[in-house]
Amino acid sequence: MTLNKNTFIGEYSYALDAKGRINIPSKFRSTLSKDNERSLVATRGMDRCIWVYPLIVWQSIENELRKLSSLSSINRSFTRNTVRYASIVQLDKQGRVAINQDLIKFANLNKKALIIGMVNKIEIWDPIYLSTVDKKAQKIDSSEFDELADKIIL
Amino acid sequence: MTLNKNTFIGEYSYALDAKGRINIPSKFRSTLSKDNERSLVATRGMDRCIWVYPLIVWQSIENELRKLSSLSSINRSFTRNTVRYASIVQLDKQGRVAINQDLIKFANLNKKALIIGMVNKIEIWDPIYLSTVDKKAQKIDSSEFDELADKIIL
DNA sequence: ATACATTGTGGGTGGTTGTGGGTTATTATC
DNA sequence: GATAATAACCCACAACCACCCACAATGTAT
Repeated sequence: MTLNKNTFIGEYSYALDAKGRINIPSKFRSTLSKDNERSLVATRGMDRCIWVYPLIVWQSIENELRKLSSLSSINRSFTRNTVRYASIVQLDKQGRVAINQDLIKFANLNKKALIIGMVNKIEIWDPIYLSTVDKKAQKIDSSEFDELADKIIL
Repeated sequence: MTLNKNTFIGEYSYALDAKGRINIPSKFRSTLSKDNERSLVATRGMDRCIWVYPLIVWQSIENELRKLSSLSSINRSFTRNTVRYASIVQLDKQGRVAINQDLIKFANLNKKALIIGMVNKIEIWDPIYLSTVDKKAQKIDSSEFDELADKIIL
């Protein structure tokens, strides 16, 4: 398999165990570049899901945030909101990561979770919740997709 | 865990004990570079919270302040306000720091406090007060957030 | 088909971490 | 200088988490 480094595509269904651990698909693990040192950053997504970044991708976000001056109150609350729920998670020997309780609640996770590759990051969803989001999205999106067609050539 | 040195992310809830001591999250401690010599600088934040800097980061702020000419009255009052409430705090053997009475009052701290990583510094908040600030911020900031989110690709 | 490697899932254990309190040193007050 | 108040230091312990091992299921090669 040859894919760009730190790039994720596809969907996988995994179990969330009693300790809040979830497996990272082995295909995702093998695209992670070595300088991530088996580390990922998990945080709240814009939707009710968890976003997981490779460490070095996250660090580039951090570096952007560093440039924002704390004299501006908008900068302060933006930084706080982006960083607040983020935490580093380490892949264990079996390739799993432990998701903390706050994120599990936020994404409404139960026994089963969907892991979705989003190119530069990974999303973790509750399968039932995602299917309701999908239905809503189907109605709304088709017209707005037309706008995007100008920007992205498929 | 590998993170840039002196970099803090995530949110933690800790107890403020009878002696005014509060724990610094172990993940924060481990990112502190050695040249801080177990010292931090605590001061009033721009919001009603406490800002805590690693010593060497604070020293670089001091150096910036040195460059401001005291001929300008704005410079004088800015310098005065940033420095005036600052004090060095030492980590004890268990990794706690003692917060002085003025700062505890300023941030309205009671039994419980939230510690939030803000990339280059640490914030200490009263949980109840922060939640009210959050609600206000949600209403006001959303449009400006979108602008920032355009520049910083999450 | 069989042997072997990889992957996903569960659980036990020991060191780390958060928190309270007690004791000694240091500073402040009269 | 005596006493009180404050701060620094040390110890103790319960809860938690990182690490390790085990094993079944699946995929791959011979």
